[in-house]
Amino acid sequence: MSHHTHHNHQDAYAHVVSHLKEKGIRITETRKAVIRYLIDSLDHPSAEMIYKDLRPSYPSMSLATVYNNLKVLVEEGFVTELKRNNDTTTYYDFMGHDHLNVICERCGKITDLIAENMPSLEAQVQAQTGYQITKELLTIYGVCPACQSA
Amino acid sequence: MSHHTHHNHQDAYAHVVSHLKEKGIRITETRKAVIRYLIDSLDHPSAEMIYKDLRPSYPSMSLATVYNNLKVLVEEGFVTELKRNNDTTTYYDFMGHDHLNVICERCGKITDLIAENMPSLEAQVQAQTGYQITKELLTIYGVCPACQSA
DNA sequence: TTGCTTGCAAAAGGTTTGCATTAAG
DNA sequence: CTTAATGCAAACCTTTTGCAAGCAA
Repeated sequence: MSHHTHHNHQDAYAHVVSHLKEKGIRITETRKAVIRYLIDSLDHPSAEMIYKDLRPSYPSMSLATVYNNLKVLVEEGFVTELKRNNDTTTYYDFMGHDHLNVICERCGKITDLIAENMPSLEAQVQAQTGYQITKELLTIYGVCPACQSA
Repeated sequence: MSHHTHHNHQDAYAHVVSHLKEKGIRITETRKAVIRYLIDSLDHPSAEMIYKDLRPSYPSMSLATVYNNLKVLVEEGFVTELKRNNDTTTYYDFMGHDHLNVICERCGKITDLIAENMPSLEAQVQAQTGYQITKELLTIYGVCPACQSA
């Protein structure tokens, strides 16, 4: 995935838009808003959260449109879906490259982590299963510092 | 999790049942059926699948009961939930110890894998984030051999 | 102008809940 | 006996769909 190394939000935004244009996907106001929202977001919003936050600025936007746009971004590889146990909601994460999520079992907070040396099992798995590997996602469950105190 | 090393299905079954009894959880016919089903299952069934498969033998059992039992088994640590992208269904996996799932992006097949040397990032993550780590789950996405041919 | 995208509302899953009934211990 | 577990149906929540209208290219 070559389109996942950007130094700042502006770069990332421009890159997404130009990629979409190349593919003949139209750049609408709501689409721009969703892209920007995801790029600027530090955590992992759900469709509902995005909808609620953007509604004041885009009163006519519908929830279905948020879902439509998320779908496009996922298909184009700019966004990854995250799911948590005991929760039917889907969360969205801009820049879907290999990375590491740490999830608090108590409060549900999801923290991204830069794995210094995230070991790749790609070769081993490919050999053992014959799968053509596209992405690795390591999810770690635990209890966050705040919940440990409480 | 000490209760996750069994040489065969019978051991595992006996262990689950005795653990539940100790906790004062009643051993009903439907509960037994669900436990057995999960232990014998080679893949990762959904509640619906379990319900459909058990229905012939337990015609009066309801889907809600399957969910009830799955909830208990998850809470007691005998079963892990799995979720896939583009799919709102929850899948259940007996013996929720650290392991490795390989998911085919085309057909959705989920394969378990024994990682010879699944590297643990526990220490590193604990140091970086202060989280108390309870479980690691490595999910690998790819295309299975069958779908590669097609 | 063309047809992708939107907004709306209804429908479709999957899961949970409330409650009377049953049965495990 | 006691009360957890069951079965049923309705409710719930998230996500998807169908379609007429709007708008980007």
